[in-house]
Amino acid sequence: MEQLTNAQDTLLQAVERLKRAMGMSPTVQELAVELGVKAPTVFEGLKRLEDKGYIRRQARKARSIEILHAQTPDKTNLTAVPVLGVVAAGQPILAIENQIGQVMVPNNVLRGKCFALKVQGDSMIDADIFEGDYVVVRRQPIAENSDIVVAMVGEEATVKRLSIEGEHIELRPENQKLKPIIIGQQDELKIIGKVLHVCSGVDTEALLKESQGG
Amino acid sequence: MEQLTNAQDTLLQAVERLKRAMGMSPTVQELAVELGVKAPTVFEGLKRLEDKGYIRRQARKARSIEILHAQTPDKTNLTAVPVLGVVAAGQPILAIENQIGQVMVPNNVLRGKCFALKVQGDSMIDADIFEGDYVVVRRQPIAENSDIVVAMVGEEATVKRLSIEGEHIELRPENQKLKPIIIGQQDELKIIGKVLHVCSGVDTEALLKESQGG
DNA sequence: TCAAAAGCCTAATTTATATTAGGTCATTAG
DNA sequence: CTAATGACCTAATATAAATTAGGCTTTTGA
Repeated sequence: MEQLTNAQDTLLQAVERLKRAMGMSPTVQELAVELGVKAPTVFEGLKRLEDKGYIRRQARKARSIEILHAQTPDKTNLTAVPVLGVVAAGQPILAIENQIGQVMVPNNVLRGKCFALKVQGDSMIDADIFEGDYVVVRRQPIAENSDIVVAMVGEEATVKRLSIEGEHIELRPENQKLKPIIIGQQDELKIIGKVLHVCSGVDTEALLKESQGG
Repeated sequence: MEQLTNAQDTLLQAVERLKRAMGMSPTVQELAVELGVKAPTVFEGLKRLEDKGYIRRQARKARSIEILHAQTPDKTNLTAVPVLGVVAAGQPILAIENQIGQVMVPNNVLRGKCFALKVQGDSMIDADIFEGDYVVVRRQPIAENSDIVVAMVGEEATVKRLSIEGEHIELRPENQKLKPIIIGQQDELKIIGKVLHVCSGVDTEALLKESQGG
């Protein structure tokens, strides 16, 4: 297996990174932007990676880079996902403008472009979603019965389990003490996205440090 | 969830199918060819699928279809892979011209575009690859240590396990009785591809029929 | 030390891909 | 019956993306 130069290694990693982040193979131009160089530079680099057998592509086809030999074979299998807001009543969540942090999420749960929201309230504690946790959400306008979704009912944004039985739609909390929200014909329900994953709000690393007397 | 018309359902299925077969999202034109219609027809159809929430795409971006709600949620999780030849000495394998059959392979083992080869000989029986079986291969010019590969040594094509230790390269059979092929500096070794999967050559369905007295 | 290769650029070109415009015909909901 | 919608078309157009040409520096291996 032929050795890679620095630039080539950087390029290959960028391909992997973008591929994960976007859910599809990046274009030459997207790679150029990512790396702060011009498209032909990337093009050359890709040719070299192909010569050395690390990738394969189809001439003149967009987004056709295939990784044959991953450089970082899931060395870290975590991807950073931006936290864009809080799931609670009223607030304008989902404004890409104000990213308030990020969480690391296992690659294998991600599907396409995702974002995260910090959870307020205890309506989903039976589904192990607690106050302060982060839900990782894929934005999508529809969802299926029994999906956990982020939805707007009127002006309120909440995380609930979606229940669809024919015409009858409910947003069910996972908390014995709370009642489902029944969506009537005239109620405005807007699905923001589907919850793919939950990250504990507890900073495990910080805890570890403390317990070791840091 | 809004109902799909016939044409829309066909389109969505084509998207899923091509996506699996190609390892990437198809273009509008590729879908058009697949369905035997013209690009603008596909384009309209995609808009409708997007309106109904089944897919999502990024305007003007190539290959940006994302499936949000799979129509056939792996109803059959098998994909047809063409059998292109036989792995044995001398024959010109890999000629796309002569597809001699096809095998059904679980989706999850496929990576990009693959093909299959019928196995002759018993050099890999310890790896459970028997005469008459089919190996599913991804064409790639390089491979890693301990990959099972299809390779040409001079004019001979064989399936073997690749062993790389520094400069020392061997093709090892998985059969106690046979000796490794040692690749010298002047020997010509060409990796055809990596074996991703093995399909039994035994026609399970035929066997079942027989045993039922067919 | 010197040529080849790598890494970069600008400018242009070619090709692929998405999209629009404007039309036909069939089906369907009112 | 009729208007709306869906499904298709041809012909263009607009844009994205890949690729080529030609030239400049810096590394690197012999």
